[in-house]
Order: sequence, then structure tokens, then C-alpha cells
Amino acid sequence: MMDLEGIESFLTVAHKKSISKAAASLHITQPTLSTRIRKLEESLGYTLLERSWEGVRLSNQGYYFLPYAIQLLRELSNASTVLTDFNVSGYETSIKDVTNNNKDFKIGINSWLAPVFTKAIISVLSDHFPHLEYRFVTRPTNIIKELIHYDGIHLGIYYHNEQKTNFYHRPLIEDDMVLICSDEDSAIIQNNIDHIYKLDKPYLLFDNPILANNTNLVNSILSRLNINRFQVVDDFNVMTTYLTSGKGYIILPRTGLFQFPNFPTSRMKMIPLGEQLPSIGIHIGYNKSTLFLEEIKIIEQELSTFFKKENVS
Amino acid sequence: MMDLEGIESFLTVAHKKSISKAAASLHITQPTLSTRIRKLEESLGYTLLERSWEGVRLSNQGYYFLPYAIQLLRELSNASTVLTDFNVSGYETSIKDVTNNNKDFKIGINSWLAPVFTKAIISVLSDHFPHLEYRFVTRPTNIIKELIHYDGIHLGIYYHNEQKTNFYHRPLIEDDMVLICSDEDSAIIQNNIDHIYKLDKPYLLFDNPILANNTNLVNSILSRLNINRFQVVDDFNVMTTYLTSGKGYIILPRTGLFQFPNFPTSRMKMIPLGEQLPSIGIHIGYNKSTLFLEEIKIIEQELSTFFKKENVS
DNA sequence: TAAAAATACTCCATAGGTATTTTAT
DNA sequence: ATAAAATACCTATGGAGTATTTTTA
Repeated sequence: MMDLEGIESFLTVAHKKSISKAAASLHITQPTLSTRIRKLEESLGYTLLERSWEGVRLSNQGYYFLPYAIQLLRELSNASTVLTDFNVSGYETSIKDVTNNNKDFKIGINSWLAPVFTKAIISVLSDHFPHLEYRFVTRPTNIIKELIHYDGIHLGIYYHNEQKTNFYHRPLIEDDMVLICSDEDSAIIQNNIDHIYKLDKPYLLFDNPILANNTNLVNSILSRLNINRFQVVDDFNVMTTYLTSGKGYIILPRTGLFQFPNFPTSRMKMIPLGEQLPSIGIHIGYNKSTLFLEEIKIIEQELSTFFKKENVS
Repeated sequence: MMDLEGIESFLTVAHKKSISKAAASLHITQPTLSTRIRKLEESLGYTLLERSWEGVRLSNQGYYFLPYAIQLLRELSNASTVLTDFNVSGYETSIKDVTNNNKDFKIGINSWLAPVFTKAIISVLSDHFPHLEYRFVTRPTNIIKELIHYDGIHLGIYYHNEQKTNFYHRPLIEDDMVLICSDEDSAIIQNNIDHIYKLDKPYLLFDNPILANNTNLVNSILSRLNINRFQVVDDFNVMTTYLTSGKGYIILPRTGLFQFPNFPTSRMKMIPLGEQLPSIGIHIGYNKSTLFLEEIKIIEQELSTFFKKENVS
């Protein structure tokens, strides 16, 4: 199994651009570090370094892996910072609220769906359970699903994807896909996605975690539209800049529009794709053995009737 | 050093609520799992489980740690999904763009600062280097700093914090802090933060990564304003819902306002704090030995003059 | 040929297993 | 008394070191 020390070592090698030098700075021998890195590469299944007599340089995969390596290690230390450093700084009584979530009702929501559902949920809860303590956990779909499985949250709302669930879940509403592009480009496309080849622009592709959570969906869109050129983007704000600068176009669930600051703007157009692409389901899921079954039932029911009346705008 | 297997094991224990049962499902013996978990607790520095004769349950820290454990493991598998699964699905030539970032100019920007800087940077680059291939990397401040250090990006823009840097960096602009609250609450506060005690509402506190990246800043705000009650929030959209529902207030750098969808709205007010709280610097940083020094110099210069003219709105 | 990484081989630290004890109700 | 976790002790795998070989400009 993989060791975090191997990942730390990889970072040092990336910085020193040499296994020998990195080994020296880590106070271990060169062969030790050499095998450590090779072990890491083996357990990952791809090569991180390109070796040469002058030292090493990162491979494409190594470059892609680098931010994940850093983030992964920092996630650990961030959690520990809150749990250790913070609790000693004189806020013992109050800062406990950060971590004292043992008995709160915890609602997990996919990040893109937060603006759609939080308001409705808050109002249902204050109507029916005014004294209930609750908290939202906002993460990508797969994390929400795992949090339900591991009892880290009591209720989850997420986009349906290929990943199996071993808890109860059912669809809340169906969301359709829309195409977002600049004003001028929308005139070219004329509501028909088969015209997108006319745009000589890249498809804007969200990087992880979206990409890994929706490999099938992304693949089907790319092949349906014969897309062979794209630009990878890792953030909604950057996406907005690319779109308003006319540097590309993207296909999203309609609910994703809530992520754009100040949508609609004059520089961005939304084209509903209706039947041209399959819709995507938004699901609600929970363990039936949860403590908060009563609360969940009411939320489930209220959200269903709420969305029967008015569509997602 | 910590082992990912220990973290996986912790998740199984969380699910099974018993070390013995988790051990059985992992096909290891109970004492093995017992010591494995204790090793994990020792290296983290806090207790994850509350043991009893009926089994185990998560401690407060265990509950807080759980989403980090999941996210950390999935980060790894997400990176690998893109690097392995994706490359075999018939898009060998095009999907390479996702990972083939070996020679692109990579610009790291703090997530909150992306809407402030990306547009300006894109226009500088298309003016001066129309053929340059570039890419934005949007992460929390500390990740951006580490990415510069490990040569994962060539240029970074981030909020200045206590963490030391071992590369060149200098301030671009100073940002002041603002208080955001509901319309009614702003009438009570009257532009003076010493009146916030009059609001009988929690301070809305961003969870990690913001929290771990700004412990000093957060501590100084909490003690300056004598805040002893707060609500932890992990997402800007959820924050927006809390604010517009009048469920709390928050203090942010002014540039953070760009994160709110549709700001300003009628239900939210911004109160500039001016001299009442210290300002926060926005820095630009890079390794002076980078390949893209020419590009960086011009970006640095253009951004400086750009922000001398017009303030951050 | 020289400077780097890889390989071969030995050794010991530690993770895992078995048997047993402790704990709490 | 029982069902769980913890402890003691032994064993064996694998990570780290030393010495040496391979690689490539």
C-alpha cells in the first residue's frame, strides 16, 4: 500500500530535479530514494520521472500528479491544524463548534447543487424542526456518496452517475443539459449542437473532480459532438473568463448555471439542448437506518413537491 | 510515516462501527487492525475512535477527519483515473491535452482571486505573446505557494499570509476587509464593527482550506470583535444562502465579493471596514530561474499599472 | 569518462499473526 | 458471562543501507 512518505519524497525530487540531491536533502541514500520513487510509480501505475544522466525531470503524468500530491498532503495537515493548533488558542469553548459535529444533522450537497437546494432545505427545517442543529457539507458527488456510506453525513443530494451506491437513493428531478457560449457564437450554432463544428474554438473541459466523476458523460458528449480540441479548466471563475472572452464553449447541466457570477450577462448565451442530449438525474440518498429519518422524509417530500411546481430556472 | 492503508482501514471501521467486524471484512485479524488504527491516531496526534464494549464510535475529531480521509484517497484515484482510464478510451490524441502540460506556461491563482486577475492576464498575454500556450491553476494560497516551490507552476498570485516563501515575491495591491450581512443587520451596525455585538447572530466561519491558511487572521478577527458564537460553512454558495437568510455575518477581503453569485443583491449589504481592521496584501510570486521570466515581468508590470489606475471594484 | 540512476545483496525494523488478558455491562 | 478491544510475544516481509554495475552525453 502507498506511503505518504513516498509522495513527500516525490515532491523533494521535483524540487531538486535529481534523485541524488533529493536523497541528500532527505538524509537518505540515493538507492533508497530511487526504489522509493519506483515503488510509488508502480503503485500508481504510471511513470512520474524521466531519468537521464543529468538528473531527472517530471513526465507529463508527473506534472499532472504534482498538484494532487501537494493537495493530498496538505489536506491532512489542514485537518490537523484545525483539530490541534486551533483548540489551544484560547477559543476552547467556542471553536469547538468547528469540530463538534457529532450530533448535528449533516446534509451533504454536491457543490454545484448548493445554490439550488440549500435555501429550500433551510426553510423546511426552520418550519418543521426549529430547534434542530444542522450543517451543510458541500463536496463533489462521489465524496457525498462515500460520506453517506461511511456515516459521515445523514443525507446527500447529488448528480446521478455511474458509481454504484449501497444505500437507498431515488431521483428528485431530472436536469437537462445546456450549451454555454459567447453571444456571437450562439448566433452561429442556432440552437443545433450539430453546428458546433462551425465554431473554430476549443471545448472547455472541467478538470478533476468533475472529470473523474463523469468519465462516461464526458466521453459521450465528446464523441456525440465529434470534439477533438479542448481546453482544460479547473475553476468556475476561470471558466467564466474563458467564456466571456469567446475562447470556447461548454455543455453543462442547467443547474450548473448557478455557479456563474452574474449570469446571464450580455457576453454569454445559454442554449437549451433539450432532446439533443440525455438529461441527468439529481438524486437524494441516505442510509435507512439513520437517526434523522423523520427529518429526511419531510425534506424529501417537500423538495419533490417544490420542484413539481416550479422548474429549475 | 503515515500509510494510506491505515486511512482506508479507518473508513471501514467508521462504516462497520466495530474493529472486529471491520477486520473481518478487510481479511485481517482484530489485533492487527487495532494497532493499525492506534498507529494512525498516534501519527495524527488525536483520537479518532471512542472505544466501548459494544464496538466503537467516531470521536468529534474522527467525524471531522472523515471527509478529509475520503477526499485524500479519492484525490489519488481521480488523478489516476484521468491518467490511465481516460487515455485508453479512444481519445489518445486529443485527451493528451489534459495531461500534456509539460511546456505550457502555468499560472497559479488563488481561487478567490481568479475573477479579479484572469481576464487581465489573458489580455496581456494575447497582446504580447499571441502564440503562447498557457493554463490557469486555481487553488488555495498555500497550494499555490508550494506549486511555485516545486516548479509545478511558473507564476502565482495569492493572498499574503504567515507562511514563509523561499522564492521571490512582492505585493501587487492591498485589499481591505469588508463586512457582509443582511440589509436589516447593516442598519444596526451602522458602519462600526464595534456594534456587531448587537446582532444576536453567529459569525459565519469558512472551514478549511481557508481556516488552516489564515489561522492568525481568523484569530485576530475573532478576538478583535469578541466573537464567541459562530457557524462553520464550507462553501461560498452555502455562505450566500446563510447571509441572505439573515442567519449570520462575515468579514472578508473585498476581492472575496467576486465569489458571490449576483452580488450585490437587495438582501445583502457590504460595509467597508477601512481602518477598523488591517488590510491584506495580494502578492505575486515566482522562481527567478523560471523559463518564462520575460512573460512574468510583463504580467507583473501590467497588473501593477492596471491596479494603480482603477481600484478593485 | 564522469555523473547520474539502477541493481544486487544484506540486515534490521516493523507490520501482521497467535494466544491471552483486560474492560464494561 | 460475554462481546468487544488491548496487550504480549513471535515471525516474516520489506524498506534502508553498502557496494557495484549500467546508462548516456
